[in-house]
Amino acid sequence: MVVTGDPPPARGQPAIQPYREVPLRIKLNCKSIRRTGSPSLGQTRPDGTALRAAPGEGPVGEEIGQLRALAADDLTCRPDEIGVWLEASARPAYLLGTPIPDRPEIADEPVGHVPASPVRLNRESSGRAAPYPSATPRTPSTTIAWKPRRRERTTPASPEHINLVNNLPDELSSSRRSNINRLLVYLEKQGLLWSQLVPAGCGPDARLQVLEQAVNEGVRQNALHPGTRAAISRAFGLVIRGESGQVLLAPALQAHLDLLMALPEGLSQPHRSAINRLLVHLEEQELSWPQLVPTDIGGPGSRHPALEQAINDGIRHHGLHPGTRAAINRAFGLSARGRSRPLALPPTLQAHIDLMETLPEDLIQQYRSYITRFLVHLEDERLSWPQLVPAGSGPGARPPVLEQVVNEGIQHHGLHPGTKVAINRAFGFIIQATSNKVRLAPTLHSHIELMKALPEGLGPQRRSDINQLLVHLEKQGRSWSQLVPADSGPSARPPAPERAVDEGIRHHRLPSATRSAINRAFGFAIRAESRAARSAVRD
DNA sequence: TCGAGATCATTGTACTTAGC
DNA sequence: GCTAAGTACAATGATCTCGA
Repeated sequence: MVVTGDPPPARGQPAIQPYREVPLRIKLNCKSIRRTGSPSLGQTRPDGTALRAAPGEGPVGEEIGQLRALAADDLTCRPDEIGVWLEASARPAYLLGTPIPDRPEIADEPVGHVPASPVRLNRESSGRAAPYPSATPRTPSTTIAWKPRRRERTTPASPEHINLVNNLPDELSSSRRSNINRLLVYLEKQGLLWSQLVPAGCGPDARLQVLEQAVNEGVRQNALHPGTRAAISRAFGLVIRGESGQVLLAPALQAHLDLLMALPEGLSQPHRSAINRLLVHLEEQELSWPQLVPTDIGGPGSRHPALEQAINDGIRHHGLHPGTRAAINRAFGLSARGRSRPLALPPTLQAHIDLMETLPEDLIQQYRSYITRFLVHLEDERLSWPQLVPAGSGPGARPPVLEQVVNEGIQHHGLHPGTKVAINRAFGFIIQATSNKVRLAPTLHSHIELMKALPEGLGPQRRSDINQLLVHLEKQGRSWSQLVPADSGPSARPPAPERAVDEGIRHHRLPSATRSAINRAFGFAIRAESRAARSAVRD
């Protein structure tokens, strides 16, 4: 197993990554590469023979320099190892960016011994071929655009290449076989051998870069089919990038190809891409779409647990695009859901759509979301908002049916507990939980500021008590500042708040601890009515 | 087809608060 | 003090756009 490219993406990062693990079918062997310190071109081999370019091939020093630069990032093959590697290839013109001259003199030379019968495979890996980068070979325009210049020799002559062809994977399609054949012939025309571009035992990067450039140059010149890159990857598990630097992927299984072909016409390209990547991912996991989804895929909203799990695992652990789930849902009308997040679907009833549009502009998104979920829940239950909320219900209303449905939704159907608050905020209702607990918070600015100004050391229980008192005052149309003189200092005993607190405790179920909470918070000395009365009598 | 960025929507969860 | 409702906010997801 060879890891190429960058590490897997971090969570939330785009799924499209050059990273992949590819089972190499070619046993790499770096021993064929000259080690550091061995002679390079222009120098002398240990046996005394000179290292030089092939006759007539021109200077190669610049090429060597570029090759060394190419290999500079290679961790396994040092740049100065390029010399001997280049020795045999003599003139990789693509490395200089110059056109490769047509060499008709070998185009029609006799074909070497190549078995006509299907080749037998002697693969190291018994596994399925790796996903492959493709040069968009499936795009009809691309495929049609490529035409060989003329009828040329299509089978390699070199024994090494013949052996290579003979050992291509069984499952490699004839078209890819053809691309490989054509590539090998192309290399031979350049005076190159496959083993020179893909030396055994080396990390793939440097060698692949050279191979990559050779292939890309061939494709650019129309000498090679654009699908050659994909064929190489499919046949050998090597990643070859197109000149754009992008690695395109395509599934291999016929069922997946058929699936891609059958995608809705209106499906966006990003969604198509996401599905494409998912299918490739499934193949990487030794899975296939038919294994995960029954033939009868079901109606809109259907869910398929195996598929869902595969998608979610792919997103979470294998770098699939987060939008993969949405793409599948959009394409096939499913309702695949994330591991931790129910699928969000907008309500479909016109009354609900209209209702969403009437929500206050300043309603926070979170509450909008809760209301959306609630309306979808209603539709799931074959209910609608107008059935629950009597016409004309306005601020201060407490529609009993709505309250019941909301509470049931929260308790039994996974609606967010904030749904009640969201509805109350949006419509001014006062629906409450079944426990009759209702969130209290003062609304007067002076009260809000007062709450903020409470001493830091004041405990949450006392804060809550004061909070309730302020809400109680607001309900009665009063405010703290109306009851408490501005100059009330520590140990003060303002009569108005004392009475208000007493009344609240006796008649409005304010906590009896409210008094002490006020005294603790503001340093007052207000007392209970009975004590105050007794004190007044004594005084 | 990919990669990245922007923006908005949605969710999970820790914390706060109220009622018992 | 306990428990559950309510709240706030960061993280994540969905979608679109644009350039390569």
